[in-house]
Amino acid sequence: MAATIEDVARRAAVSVATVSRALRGLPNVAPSTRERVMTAASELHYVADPSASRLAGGRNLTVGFVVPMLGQWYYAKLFSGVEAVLTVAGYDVLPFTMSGPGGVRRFVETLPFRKRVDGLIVADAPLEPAQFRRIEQAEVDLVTIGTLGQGIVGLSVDNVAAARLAVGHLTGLGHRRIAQIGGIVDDPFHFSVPVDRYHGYRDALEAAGIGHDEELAVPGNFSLEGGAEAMHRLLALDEPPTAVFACSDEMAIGAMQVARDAGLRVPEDLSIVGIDDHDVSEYVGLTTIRQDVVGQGERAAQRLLELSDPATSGPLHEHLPIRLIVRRTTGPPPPGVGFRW
Amino acid sequence: MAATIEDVARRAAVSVATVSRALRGLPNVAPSTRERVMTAASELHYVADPSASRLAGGRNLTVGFVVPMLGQWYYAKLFSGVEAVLTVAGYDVLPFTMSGPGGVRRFVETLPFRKRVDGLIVADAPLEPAQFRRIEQAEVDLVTIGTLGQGIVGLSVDNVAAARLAVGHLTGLGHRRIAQIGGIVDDPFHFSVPVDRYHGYRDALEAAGIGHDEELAVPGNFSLEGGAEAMHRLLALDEPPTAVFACSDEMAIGAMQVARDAGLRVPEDLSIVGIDDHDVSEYVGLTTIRQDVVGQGERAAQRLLELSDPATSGPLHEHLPIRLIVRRTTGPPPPGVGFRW
DNA sequence: ATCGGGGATGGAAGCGTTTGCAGCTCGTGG
DNA sequence: CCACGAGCTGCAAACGCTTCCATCCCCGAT
Repeated sequence: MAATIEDVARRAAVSVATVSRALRGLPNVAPSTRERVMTAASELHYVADPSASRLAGGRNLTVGFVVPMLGQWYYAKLFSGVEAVLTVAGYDVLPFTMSGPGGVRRFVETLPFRKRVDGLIVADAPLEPAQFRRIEQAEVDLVTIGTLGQGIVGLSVDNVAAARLAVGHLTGLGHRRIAQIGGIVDDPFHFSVPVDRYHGYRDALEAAGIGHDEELAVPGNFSLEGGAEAMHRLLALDEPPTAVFACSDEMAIGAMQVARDAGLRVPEDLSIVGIDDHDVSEYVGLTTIRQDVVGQGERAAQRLLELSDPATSGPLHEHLPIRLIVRRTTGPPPPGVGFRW
Repeated sequence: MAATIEDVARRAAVSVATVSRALRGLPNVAPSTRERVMTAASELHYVADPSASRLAGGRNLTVGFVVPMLGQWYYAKLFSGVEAVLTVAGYDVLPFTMSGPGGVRRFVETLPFRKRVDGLIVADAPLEPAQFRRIEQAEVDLVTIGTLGQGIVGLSVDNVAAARLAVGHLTGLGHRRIAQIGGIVDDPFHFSVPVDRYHGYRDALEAAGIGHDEELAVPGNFSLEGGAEAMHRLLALDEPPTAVFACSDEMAIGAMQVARDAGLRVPEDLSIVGIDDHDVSEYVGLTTIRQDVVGQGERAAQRLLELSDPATSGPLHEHLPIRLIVRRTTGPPPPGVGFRW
């Protein structure tokens, strides 16, 4: 049987109250007493029971991390960032996955985190304002990543700018027929990441004086397969693009492979740019817009910790830096196709 | 304020004991009563406080998932498998990361999961038997993945066979000078995955009547960068290999890029085979040994659940299937280099 | 009709902490 | 020399649930 606070108290010849105070570093404990208690505790390998602490103290020392799924690169990286800072702060991090059909709705209806976390970091959840309200009613601190909520602390890269940067790179190289993979999704909610990237794409086209062709914007599901599928559709077009802007590196890689299988050379025949700077992107030479995903996780965790400290107060929404990394998948359009105005 | 069991009891006009029984589906509750309780509970949006449940009932309903890190593909996938089955079984999954210097030791010394989880799934932890014992003393069920513990339920692919399969593929193509990236690591513990793969590599060489050259076995850290670095070392050799067997697809991809940057054609000048079948491997055409990582996570979770059910009992150690997937990074050695006996 | 027994319910004792409050012991200023 | 406050410490009441045990009711068997 594991030692309880009472065992420690007995061994140190003090009351349980004093043990509790001594071990948690509260004031009003004589140094000699504290020492004695700490010794006793470590001799017994004592660790406070988190359930009992929580029940008595009201704090869970746990934060929930809500994501669509954890198997994908982006969310796994995010998680490492979140976990790194929260762990040293003494918190456990409990992931909640909203995958599967009706995942979001189920999540909002059951609020599975209730009574078990002090705070929540929500990444890319396509939540309606009303759903955000319900979550807040569960009395948790809340920080969002990616898709931001009105009146809720959140951080994100500037997705419009990121898309503009990527597509601007393409237009700068002379491309006029530029596709987008993974922009607007048929999402009933305002899942802002793809939407914003779509707008940035449109912006950049417009800035370059290029008309928009609706058939060049195809969904991609933010997965390798999705990117591949999207590329197939694009190649089947009467007038295929000379460049594609994929909203994630994984889609870009999927698309790239399909293009090459179809006999296209990248970048000579087709340019491709992604977003993320996935770990492998450097190794496949993918031009991309880099964002510091781990850093985003860390920052989100910090913001969450700050929420319980009334002294600090940052801006409600925070934007993180992005950067164009030019590698070997982008170049000028094939001759005779590009500059034909 | 969130509703407590007492609120529900009052509203349903029964005692808290009955509410507890009714809500948990215990027998000896009249159907009509149960119905009344359930109605009251849902009207109040009642959810039992997990801390209180645990304290009173002794079960945490959460399992810990111990990994070196979570940002890497393999562990992220493993996690999705684990999480998928444990979530439907009503368990929370709490990840513990052992990264950083002294991570393992710190973990074993503090046993941060104590009193917090009912069970533990430990993946690839380089633990000494004594350390395993300490963990077991914390009164948790235990299942290991990858690196197995003596007398502890665990599952893994047959790493010796996997390596043999990969290297056998290479020797079958005619390669005689075959390097290994990421075999034995300078690990004070018996971290069996790399060790086993090293033995498989040696086996296959021997089976093909090829002598072993120690300088062809280089570490790789199981990362993209590590693979790249390893390849640099191999290319600097007086007599570089015509094929490399990388112990993970990420190392393979890192190596492949370095080789190509050095002007080598893959597979014409250099063949590369990995292990894992990483998501992107299909898209970079990497020949590899496939293992079902998500499936391993799922299976581990099932085994853990079975541990609390004395009726079931499988073998202590379980091996999962592997399969050679031939794609476009392996081929016969360049003429004049291969069959020169 | 009476008794026995099983199913349904309630009472209440924990589970291991935290924390408000009270009490005790000094040292210091009046 | 006494009173008083500051600093330590202990007592005991929560916290919200589970579960053992006792109680009650109703029905069939004798």
